[in-house]
Amino acid sequence: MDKKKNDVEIERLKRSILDKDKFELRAQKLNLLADGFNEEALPSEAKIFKALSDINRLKIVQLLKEGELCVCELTFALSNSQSTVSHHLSVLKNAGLVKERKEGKWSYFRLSDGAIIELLKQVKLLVDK
Amino acid sequence: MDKKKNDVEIERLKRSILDKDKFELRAQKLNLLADGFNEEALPSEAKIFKALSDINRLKIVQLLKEGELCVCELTFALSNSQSTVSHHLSVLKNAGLVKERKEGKWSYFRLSDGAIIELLKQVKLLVDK
DNA sequence: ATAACATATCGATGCTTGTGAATATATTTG
DNA sequence: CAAATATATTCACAAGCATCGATATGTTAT
Repeated sequence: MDKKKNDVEIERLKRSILDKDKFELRAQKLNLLADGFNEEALPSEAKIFKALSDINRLKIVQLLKEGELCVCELTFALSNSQSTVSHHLSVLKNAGLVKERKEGKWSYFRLSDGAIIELLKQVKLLVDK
Repeated sequence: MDKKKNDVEIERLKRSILDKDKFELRAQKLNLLADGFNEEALPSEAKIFKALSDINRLKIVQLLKEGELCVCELTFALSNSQSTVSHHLSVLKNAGLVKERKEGKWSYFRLSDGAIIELLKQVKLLVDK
């Protein structure tokens, strides 16, 4: 959205808050909050969430909790084609969630960090409520 | 993927593991792991992650950490049109992450659960490594 | 070297999503 | 009631994504 559009929103907020001083205070607070956005970290965070936003990838992560597996084993355990599994693994890898170890003609994948398991636990908490 | 395709993958795994007994053991273990999938919870979990996979929605959640805000305030703080903000809010609401309170012509949104903040902290940990 | 094999990549396809303008709905104000 | 306002919904569109078959790449076995 361009600068002009933002002015429109300022006017919108201004009108919605009748008391002039109250508007200034509110706008100031909102601007302060918006300044707090970590523009550097947000894309990485969104990327991690996006990587976990697919059921098949959640299954892969769950499988890898028990230890590393090669692509053919993951393909066996999931209901997807080999190319699809390979694609999902590259998404997870690109988000930094899994690591790869090549051995001969096999590629073994594992979780890159135990904190991922904590993340899944937290989400389970939310779902169970 | 249909049943036929799965048989292909069984053969694939069979071939890749030369020792017959070892294959049986491995396949058994993988099937056990796959049986552990919580098919009921997975869609909800994926939905939550998907709701958090957009930068603007992450910003909304961060804004709401400080308390409830109406749509016009969120529109003021973000760089999106009112309809886009409204859309993002409905995605968050649909995933169960925010709750709505209507008061006159205003709609106030707040986080539905403190665990969401924990979730964001966990992700920040992953990003910072 | 040739065949078999594991995995990655490409290409195509149908589905989903983010976006904003325009419009609809509901509420308040004059 | 009419005008103004806050929010939701509809519509259209471009971009992104999940999927699979086919193919390419690299490795092992014969």
